[in-house]
Amino acid sequence: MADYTENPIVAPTKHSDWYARASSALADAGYRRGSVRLAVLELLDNQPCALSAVEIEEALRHRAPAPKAASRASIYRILDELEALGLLARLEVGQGIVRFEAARESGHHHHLICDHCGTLIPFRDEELERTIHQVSQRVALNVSEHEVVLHGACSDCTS
Amino acid sequence: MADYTENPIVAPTKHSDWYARASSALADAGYRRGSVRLAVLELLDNQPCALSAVEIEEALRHRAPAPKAASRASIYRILDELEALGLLARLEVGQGIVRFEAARESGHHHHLICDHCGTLIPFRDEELERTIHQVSQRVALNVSEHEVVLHGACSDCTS
DNA sequence: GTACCTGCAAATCGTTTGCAGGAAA
DNA sequence: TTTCCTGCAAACGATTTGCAGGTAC
Repeated sequence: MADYTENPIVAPTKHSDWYARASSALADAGYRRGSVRLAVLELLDNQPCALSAVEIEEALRHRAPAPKAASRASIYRILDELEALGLLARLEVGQGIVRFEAARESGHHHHLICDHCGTLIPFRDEELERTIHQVSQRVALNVSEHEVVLHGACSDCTS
Repeated sequence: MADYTENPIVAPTKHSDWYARASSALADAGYRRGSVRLAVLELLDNQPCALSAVEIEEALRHRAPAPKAASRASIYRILDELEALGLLARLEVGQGIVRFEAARESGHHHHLICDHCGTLIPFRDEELERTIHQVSQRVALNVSEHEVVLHGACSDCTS
């Protein structure tokens, strides 16, 4: 029978390449392994799409196995750090709400947003990437990132 | 010698199709020709790219020939109306600032944003439009609008 | 004259910051 | 022990809203 008493809080979780990369980038930058920082990393590592600071706060509050609350101020600070290190992609869509998601090389995608209910859906398309890459080379900007958002009505809101 | 005394405020200005379309759409919706509404219409009709509410307020304050100030509250209300009528395209990029620009069929474009100085530059590309149109037909959303933003460093900030 | 339009000021809401105690190294 | 991390509360800035007087029609 397994003995969980040594670390009753942290469930055995599988981490991705992104989590590993983020951890070492944070360590290299001199950051410590604080509780909120680890929780945010863990959470973002397991999301299919972008979350706002408020959504992250709520997710952490209701998280199993132990409800670990984190102050919103800490969450904002940590999101800023992660973005500055290039570990997060920022997404602004909707009413001035900023959302973040893990920036993965192998998980690059864009977004569909339902203008009625606000649902955010990720999608990817190779041809779109190729086209954007070509376009990026002939514009008056040294392009480092790009972002595509398709607005419309999702299936729930269409019916 | 021309007599300007009858209407000393309004300079003789050339209006676009968009202005005409917006005017009649507003009239059809039952809106009156209030001073701020007309000023915002006039201003947006002559912009190369998107403006925020604050930028609009300042532009109206410093506008020739007569400095006509408009309260920010009115500007926000009017921008909401125009957006609801589909006359404006909304653009969110940067620190939670929302910008608007006239939605013209024949002036559809996307944006380059310098992440250092915040400069916004419009661009257009036919192949990109074709690709997005194709992609729009195979995603799980009834797509009505789309938006592409390329992030990077402009020539001023690169040097 | 009526109903809409506008400006003002207060209220909201997302986000940022200052500060003091608690935790990682 | 030293320095960073966190929570709390106040500060901030963009946007929204309630209300009273002014204006289009």
